Amino acid sequence: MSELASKYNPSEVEDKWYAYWMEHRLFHSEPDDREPYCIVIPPPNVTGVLHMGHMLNNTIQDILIRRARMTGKNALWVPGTDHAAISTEAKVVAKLAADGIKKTDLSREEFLEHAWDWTHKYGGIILEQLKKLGASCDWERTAFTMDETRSRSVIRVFNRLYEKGYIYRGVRMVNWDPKALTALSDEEVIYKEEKSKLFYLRYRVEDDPEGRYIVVATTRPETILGDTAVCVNPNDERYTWLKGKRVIVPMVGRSVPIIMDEYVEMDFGTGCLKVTPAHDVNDYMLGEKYNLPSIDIFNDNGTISEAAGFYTGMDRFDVREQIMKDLAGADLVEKVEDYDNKVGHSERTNAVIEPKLSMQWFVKMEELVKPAIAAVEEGDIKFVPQKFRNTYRHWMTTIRDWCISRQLWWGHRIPAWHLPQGGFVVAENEEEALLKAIKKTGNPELTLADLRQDPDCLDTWFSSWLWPISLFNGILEPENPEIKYYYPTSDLVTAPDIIFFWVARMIIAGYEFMDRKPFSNVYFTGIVRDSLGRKMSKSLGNSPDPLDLIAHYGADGVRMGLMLAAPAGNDIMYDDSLCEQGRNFCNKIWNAFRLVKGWNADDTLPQPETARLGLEWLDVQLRQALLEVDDLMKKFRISEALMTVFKLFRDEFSGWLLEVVKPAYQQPIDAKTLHAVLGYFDTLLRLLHPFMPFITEELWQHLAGRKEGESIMVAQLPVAEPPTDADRDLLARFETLKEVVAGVRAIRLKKQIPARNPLKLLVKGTPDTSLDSIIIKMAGLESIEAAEEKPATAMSFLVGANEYIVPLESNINVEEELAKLEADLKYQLGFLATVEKKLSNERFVANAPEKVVALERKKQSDANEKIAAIRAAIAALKG
RNA sequence: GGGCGCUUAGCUCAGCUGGUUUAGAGCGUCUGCCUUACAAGCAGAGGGUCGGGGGUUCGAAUCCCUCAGCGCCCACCA
Repeated sequence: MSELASKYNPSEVEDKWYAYWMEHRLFHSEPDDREPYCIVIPPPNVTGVLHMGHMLNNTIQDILIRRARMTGKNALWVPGTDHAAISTEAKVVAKLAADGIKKTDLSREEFLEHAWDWTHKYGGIILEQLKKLGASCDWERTAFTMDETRSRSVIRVFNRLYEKGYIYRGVRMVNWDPKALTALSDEEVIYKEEKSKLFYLRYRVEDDPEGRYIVVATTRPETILGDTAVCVNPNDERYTWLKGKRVIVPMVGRSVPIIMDEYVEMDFGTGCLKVTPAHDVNDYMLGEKYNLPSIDIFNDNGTISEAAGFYTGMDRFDVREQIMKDLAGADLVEKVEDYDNKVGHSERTNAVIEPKLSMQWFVKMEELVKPAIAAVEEGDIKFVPQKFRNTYRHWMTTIRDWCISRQLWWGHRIPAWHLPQGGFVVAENEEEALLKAIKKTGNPELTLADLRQDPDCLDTWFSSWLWPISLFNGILEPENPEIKYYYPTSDLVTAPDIIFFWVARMIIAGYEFMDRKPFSNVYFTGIVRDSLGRKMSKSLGNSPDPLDLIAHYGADGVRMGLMLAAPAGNDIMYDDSLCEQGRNFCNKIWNAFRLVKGWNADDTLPQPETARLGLEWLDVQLRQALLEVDDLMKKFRISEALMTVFKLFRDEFSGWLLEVVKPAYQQPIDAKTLHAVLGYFDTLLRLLHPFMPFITEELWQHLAGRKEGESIMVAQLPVAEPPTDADRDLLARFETLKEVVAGVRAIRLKKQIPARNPLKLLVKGTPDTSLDSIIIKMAGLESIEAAEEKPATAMSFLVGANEYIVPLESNINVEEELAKLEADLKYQLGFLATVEKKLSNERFVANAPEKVVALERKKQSDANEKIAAIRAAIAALKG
């Protein structure tokens, strides 16, 4: 190994080890006697590509999974993709359009053929990309929300819910996406603040001799085409005279009634509200209440319909401009004001949503939600960070019925068959549907040709809400050994923006279909932002390509970079310098390995005292770190856990231990020490492996003769003994040692004394001498001796109440030395004052716990000792 | 309009069931080193009184009130 390059080259090892892991099926899990640990991947869009959010999310999952695998669990991470109904259909439509094919020219079957082609061509790219990151998913189990098992599960569940009376069909006001030409659920609508205008329009009062008119404010003047009333508040004295009258819709010329309802806010606009029951949710409610006609003025694609009577075929936004010109021309506009408005947009297509009345399928949520609310409230399912409990509770308790039908072809087709004479049956397949239809109609002559399957598809989330169950075929075969072993899964790692879409609904499904929670913990990651705090997005162009990053910094470097920046639940401010830090750390590990591997063992050499003490100390450090990492990981504080390991490796192991045991140049090392060092290196690699899988495998394989098939992936982490009092004492003595060494080094730096020039160190006081041999080695000393007096030319520093003195040849700067000591003295006196203030406070001594008071007394005596030492030093210097 | 959260070194954050030497980390900064594992490195140093104000307490970054700023979620004022 002596020919190892001085820099770690990730590209040379990553693919090799990934292939090795795959070849030996190390990611694969099957039920056995061990405790299971299972994560199901949040399925990315089947035709999506990897972005920084996926990188963050999947790195976390991989760390959890790999750690579980190394701590005795049977770990399984199930991958898969989501068919992403709307967005995939949109992509396919766009692709066809580019080829000059219109969706409307194709049959459903033809379209689906194109969609499947597209899926096979681009599907799964994202999973291949995840492999570059090192994701240890059990690829043998890769699933798709529209594969056979998952599809049948969806249909089964639809039937079950229908039979329970939880699924119904009805005409409701829904969110219509005129671009995707489908209804959306409430959650798929994103409201955005927009600068718009508030138009004040004149509605003449019908048959009014005085020619009076009222003014109505609206942001959507085009909808006057669908006005069927004007509403005022009955308590509004300005308008009591309108009671029972009718007004003329401007330009349209239609006479509509004045209705009175307290829904209208008197102080908004003019206090008059135009009512368009077909195109506004509230107006719809008013329409129902007052039995108003409803005029649908829009076609599905957002153009004006025949029913509107004007502007037929024009786009809704063009009409807005045109109608304002026409109204102004007819002197029907009172005024126009600027207005900040919230406008609903489609989550997938970004099209402005049109409220639209239509026939859709819904899931009744009221009952379903109950156990799911309790699960999180009672802590059966834990959210990290906890604050999302509130968000969840609020949504769940104000939930409305779920619109699950989508006017798409790409997805799970609703398993309902309409009967010739009206009505429908719900079944799992055509044959069953026919039987049910015959039974329902009493007509044995019915054939399949008489039935017409509902054309709509189901919301994508109606399949992904089953994910933790359907992945183990728990819907179709609830008693199979896999679902019994892996369900409920352990942890879910996902982004908070899908807490309603996905997380909440999985919990609902878990209790409804399995009668148990789907997972125990949900870790919500943050959003990846750039260093300016902006959300990473394609349009801003501020999102790096993850594969480029991996190529540049190595997968381990990128993983570490991401993790360093990701405290639990906080957004992460991504910056390339983080990956650089990760890469640099890989290099550090690499070089520590080169050093150790370059040592030659000599088993005739006795183990030096320094090495024995150093190893003893490292052992405590390591055990302490193991316990700490364990604790942090349990709390999902991954960033801090990684930092703990990072510091352990870089500072304690590389910076101190390796330097302590390092033999003189080209000298052999004693076998006992080398053996111990290699053992600790092995453990450190294991501890690092979940975070940085590739470099740790590479080095671990080199560390000792490994057999084919062995892997650090499945090596186990040691269970650490908690530190004893003696251990803690050793750590404290070593910390003192570090201070002494740093003190000497500071003097070297100040006096420009090269490290190879040995120095003498004198000590005044009562120092611990048990680690002197290490101090001598690390500070480059020739000896440490007790001293009564300080030589005239010497520099000194204090550690505790002991003064350490380095005699020097040349004169020292007395002024500077004095200034330093005076500053130190001032600090100590200030500190002592705060302590004594407390101790002189009778109420403190009386009320504070004994332990605290004792501690203060200890501080006091320590400070006094120190002050005495500093004063002595000052006196000596002044001589 | 409701609800939640945040404000601690230049940056990103930890500390917050009040007391563990007058606040910690990583990065950045400054100084000195190419010391034969590593300059993608090593050694050393400086830097904040914990957003403002008030209160509770023997004692507050940690609890309460209030003001200010920032962010997120929810909501049918056209």
